[in-house]
Amino acid sequence: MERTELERIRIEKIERLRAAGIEPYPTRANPTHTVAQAVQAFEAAEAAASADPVQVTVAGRLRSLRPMGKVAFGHIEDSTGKLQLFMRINEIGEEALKQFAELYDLGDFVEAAGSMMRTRTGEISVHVSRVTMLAKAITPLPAAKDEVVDGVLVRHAQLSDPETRYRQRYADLAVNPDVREVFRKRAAITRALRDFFDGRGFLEVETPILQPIYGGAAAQPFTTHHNQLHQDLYLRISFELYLKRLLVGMLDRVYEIGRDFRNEGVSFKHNPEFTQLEFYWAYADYEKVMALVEEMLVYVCDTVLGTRQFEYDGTIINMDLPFKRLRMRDGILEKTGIDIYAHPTAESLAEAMRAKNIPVKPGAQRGKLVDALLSEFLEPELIQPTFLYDYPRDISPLAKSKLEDPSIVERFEIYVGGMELGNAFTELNDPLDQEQRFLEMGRAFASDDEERHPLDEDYLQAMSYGMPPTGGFGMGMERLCMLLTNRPNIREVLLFPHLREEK
RNA sequence: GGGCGUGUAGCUCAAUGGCAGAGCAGUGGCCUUUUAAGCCAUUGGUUGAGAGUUCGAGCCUCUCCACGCUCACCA
Repeated sequence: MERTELERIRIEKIERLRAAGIEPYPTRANPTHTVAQAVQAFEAAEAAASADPVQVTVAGRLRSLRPMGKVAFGHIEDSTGKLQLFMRINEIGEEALKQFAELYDLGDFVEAAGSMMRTRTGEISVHVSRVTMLAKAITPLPAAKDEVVDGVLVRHAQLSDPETRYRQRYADLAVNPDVREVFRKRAAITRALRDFFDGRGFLEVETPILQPIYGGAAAQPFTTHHNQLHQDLYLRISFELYLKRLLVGMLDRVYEIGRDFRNEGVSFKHNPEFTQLEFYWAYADYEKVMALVEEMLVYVCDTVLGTRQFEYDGTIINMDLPFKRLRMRDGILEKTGIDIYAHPTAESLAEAMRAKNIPVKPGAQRGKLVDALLSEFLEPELIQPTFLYDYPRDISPLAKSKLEDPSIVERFEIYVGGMELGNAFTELNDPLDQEQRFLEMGRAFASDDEERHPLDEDYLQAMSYGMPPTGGFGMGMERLCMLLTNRPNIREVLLFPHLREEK
């Protein structure tokens, strides 16, 4: 491995430490307090006016280092916060102070033992009696320095190059506490969702990621191969078809939180692998699902944020109930003046669009045209939480038709912040209708091998045993995390977002 | 895949086509309550890679690479 000059200097320091009989990578650490606990213990003792010194041993990274001759200051940081170290030659001795000044660097993991105190300026600190190297850092962390100006923390020279931040997320996390906070929040969101569903009688399940036939969404899969079985397999693009099999098997309420893989373009809201939440609820329909989704999102906001209002991309999102409900037809009519119900064929709709100077892709199906109107004119406007409902049948092959109009299905999508957050239907449970839909899809895409989906006969087999009337829902977890952490880019809520290979 | 933009020291950034710089970090000193500590001195560059134009290229042209934004794609 090639080393920079800065790294070579630190490797020399490792040798100097060893020469002085100090192991730079000792096997054990013995902290008695986290930084937060140490501060808390000291504040409690202060409040009680206790004369007994609070003895602590804290461990963490050195984040600042200010040797000043016969005294030295520094800050140590662990996952709970930062704490100042104060050492004097009187307590730790000439040799140790010299070693600290010469051989310790920013980024090193160290352990410091001493008693808690306040400095003259009032900062809570450890008056260090012993400092120990826990792990010497060779590569300097991107230097960020904090300054408090009028009580506001200003960070200088913060690591901000997006490529470095994503490729070396460990460095990003190490120097940017707000990035750590994003992923803590992400974990809290996942936990809140589990609590929500567990508390309502839903069973958490895990279904295959390696699938012999992919389905449940319109996306290209990643393919792989099982050598022993001589079998091609796909990484799942959705778990829908497996979860609904479970309803046939009398598991009435199931949910899964897991990874999906889609071999599609990468964008600010798409990553080749992403986490999805899906739930299926027997004896429910899309209206009940709508109510549950509202409850679910509000629960997550209350639990994770403690508020139903938050800022996203410069606007305040208000998650107070009830969310707006907008029939897709009405939304498109309002934004474009086109009534999709008045245009039952692709030709007629395309004509109406051309009349409004809206570009039409030649040969597009009616459903695709509706989808184009939706994403172009409606989606960006749906900032406040909105249920958009009743979709065309031909873009919804797994959703149940409305009894009064078979060309419309009971389906909704929820939009927040101009983004599709989730998708739901009253699930199609008529095995004959389902087979018909699959055959139609097959025909529609027969000319286009890329988009053609294989027919899942086993799924039809499951349906034909009987599936209860069911409502189902799927949501991109990253999208929700983006909203609740105010990060309008999916890479900011993925620990290791996909990047092109470095050359 | 298309369009636009960016790439300079470990980090954040400067530099009319004319000696490649600053702050922080680093190194050597001074300093017993500092906190972007301070003061003195100082190291560090294949300017993403390659080619071209030019007396001379970080800067202009071309190719390539990576990243960002955007469009396309995305039941």
